[in-house]
This record gives sequence, structure tokens and C-alpha cells, in this order.
Amino acid sequence: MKKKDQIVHAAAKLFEERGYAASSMRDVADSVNLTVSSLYNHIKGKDDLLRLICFGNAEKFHDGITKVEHTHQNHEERMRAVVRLHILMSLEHSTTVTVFNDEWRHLQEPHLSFFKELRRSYEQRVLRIIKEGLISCGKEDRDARLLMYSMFSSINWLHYSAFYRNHPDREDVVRRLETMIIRAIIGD
Amino acid sequence: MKKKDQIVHAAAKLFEERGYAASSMRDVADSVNLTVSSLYNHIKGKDDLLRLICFGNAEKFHDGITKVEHTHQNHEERMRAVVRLHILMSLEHSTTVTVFNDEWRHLQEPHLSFFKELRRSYEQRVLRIIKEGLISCGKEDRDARLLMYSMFSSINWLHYSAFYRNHPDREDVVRRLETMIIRAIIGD
DNA sequence: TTATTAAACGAACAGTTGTTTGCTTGAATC
DNA sequence: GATTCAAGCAAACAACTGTTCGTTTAATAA
Repeated sequence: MKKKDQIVHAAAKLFEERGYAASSMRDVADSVNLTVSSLYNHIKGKDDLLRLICFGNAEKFHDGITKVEHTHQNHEERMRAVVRLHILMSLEHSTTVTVFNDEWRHLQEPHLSFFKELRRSYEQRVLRIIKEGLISCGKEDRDARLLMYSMFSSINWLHYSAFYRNHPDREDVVRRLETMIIRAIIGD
Repeated sequence: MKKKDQIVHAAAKLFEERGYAASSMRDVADSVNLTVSSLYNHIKGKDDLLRLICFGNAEKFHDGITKVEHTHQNHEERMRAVVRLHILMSLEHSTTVTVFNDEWRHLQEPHLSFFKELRRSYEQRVLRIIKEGLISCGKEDRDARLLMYSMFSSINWLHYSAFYRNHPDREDVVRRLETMIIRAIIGD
């Protein structure tokens, strides 16, 4: 792995554990066995680290939902795929997703505004999929936006529970969580 | 309102917006029109502010669940009451609950350990209520712990959405959210 | 009136913050 | 062998951090 990626990865770990503001560049340097000044041969600054983490994740979500839109025609299937996308992202990119979720507000302008805009357009796409899913199940009276936000955040606890994050049967956890969320959306 | 409470409240607002580590005592002082040094006539220090906020909320949750345990005999009703407790806490104490949720890790020892212990015992009580609720609905095969964590965090997004936080018909939002969560737990 | 006390303040403290500078090293390229 | 250049370092920077100190003010109690 390239040095820059090592630094970004170490920073992500720190930001996850202590938060962005409580992590110093000296902490980052220590965790890759460098001095502070050496870091600046690889990255532009502290905000650069956060930017790389946040937008790296935004891209993954973007690619994920684009793939979902292209591979599934059936509306209910498509909805299941979005839920599954979020669960798998949370499990497979646990560290960066946590930073992405909790620390994006420390981004500096103009990146902060751009990030919010990306998120907004992403939410629109998910909202559309959920609305179409609800209609095809005859549940169009339900509040799609409320269901979407609940879906997003009902997955977030995964990062914090070592019990489930390191569960021996990961596929079983994914299945149970997916079933529960789909039940919350279109169940009776 | 007493000056100390004003300071704690202002601190909570700042911690909510920027996070604990990114809020300075000078920021707190400014928002109550005092100088930094004057703050120390009312509170012990920065960690004292966080401690007051976090444990103040812990007490509210404790009192809430104690009341639930005493007023409801029916297991399903009791479960509904717990869900409702969390929704109402999130709406009525939005600011402090956010700090409570996101910033507790910055507590210092021995308060940090005590806080974790409080949370653990609280989770045990909720877990018991959910397990009994599942049994009385004939759904004891479901993962009560997974449902509990999802319930907790599926409410957290409320803080972030101005749309729902300031919704004209608050009781309607509570009802929809409650219905959805109960459906996730015992629905088909 | 005098004494007491809570509550405000400016100034300073020692430590930490992100970042820059100038310098050294060692390997690759000519 | 000479040159180039990425990658490391120590030292310093100005700004900011939480907190303490001694002092002043204003109101209350004696």
C-alpha cells in the first residue's frame, strides 16, 4: 500500500475512535511512525485527510446505487438491494463509513457545501426507489422520507457493537437486519 | 433560570453543533455574554459541563423506563411505551440527547466507566422488555438485541432533520415513527 | 456602617494545535 | 561520478487551548 493511503487509513482509525477535532496531526504521525513534518510530504493538511475519507465514501455509495439502479428492474427487489448496499457498506468499510457519518460537518468550504449537495442528490435517488417500492407493494400511504431516514440510521449502530461487527456468521447478521428493515418498510 | 443552568444549556447547544472537542470555553463564555474566567465561578471545568449534560440525560432515561415498568403490566403495551419513551425524549430534549449520544466518549474517568455501566444496565432492562414482548406475540425466534440496537438508532436521525423536528403535527410524526418501529419488531 | 460574599473581570500560565522552514539522506536517473 | 528528487527530520511559528490568579464590583447580612 502506498504511504499516502497508509496515512489516510491511520487517520480514519483515529477520527473514528476520538473524532476529527480531538485527533492531532502528531497522533496521526505517531500511528504511521513518522514525524509531523514528514506527513506534509504526502498530504496537504488535516482537512485534506478528512476530505479524502468523506468523498472516497461518497463515491462508493454513488457507485453502489448506480449499480442497483441498472441491475434491478423489479421495484421491490431494487429496494431490497439498496438496503443491502447500506448494510454491506457499514460492515465492509466500517471505519470510513463511521467517519463519513459523524465527522463530515468538520469539512471546510467549499467542500462542505459540495458534500451536502452530493448527499441531497443521493437521498433523492433512494427516496425514489423507496417510493416506487411502496407503490408496487400497495403501501403508498406510508411516509417514504421517514422510512428512508430510519433505514439509514437503523444501520449505524453496527459500528459500535463489537458483538455484531465481529459476529462469526456475518451473512446471518446481514440477513436478519435486512429482513427487519424490509419489514419496517413494507411489512404489516 | 439560574446562571449555571444557562451556561450548561449554552454549552449543550455548542456541543451539539460543533462537537465537544471543537467547542472552546471561550465559545461557551461568548454565548452567555461572559468572559472565560467568569465561567469558573459557576462550573468546575469543561468536562464538568459534559458530565452534567450526559448524566442529566441518563437520569431522565432511567426515570422514564422505571415509570414504564411500573405502569404497564401487558408485555406488548410495555414495549410500545419504551419505544414511545425514546421518541419523545429525542423530540423534547433534542439538544441534550444528541450530546448524550455523540459526545459521551469524551467523558473522563471515572465518569466514563460509570456512564458505560449505567448504559449497560439500562440496555439490560430494555432487552428484557423486548424479549417479553416478543414472546407474548409469538415471535421469540427474533434477535431481541439486534432489534433493540436498531430501535435505539433508528430514532437518532430525528435530531438532524429540521423537517421532522419542526413538523407542524408533531403527534403525527410520533405516531408514524412508533408504528414503524413496532412493525419492525413484531410485524409480519 | 461594616463585614461578607457571590459574581464579574483582565492578564497571564503552560501546554497543544496545524503548519512552515531549512536541512539531510539515500536511491534513482543522466 | 554528477544531478535530481522524493522522503525523512528537528526546530520553530503564531494561534489557540483550559485553567488560575488577584482584583474589583455590587449586593446582602451583621
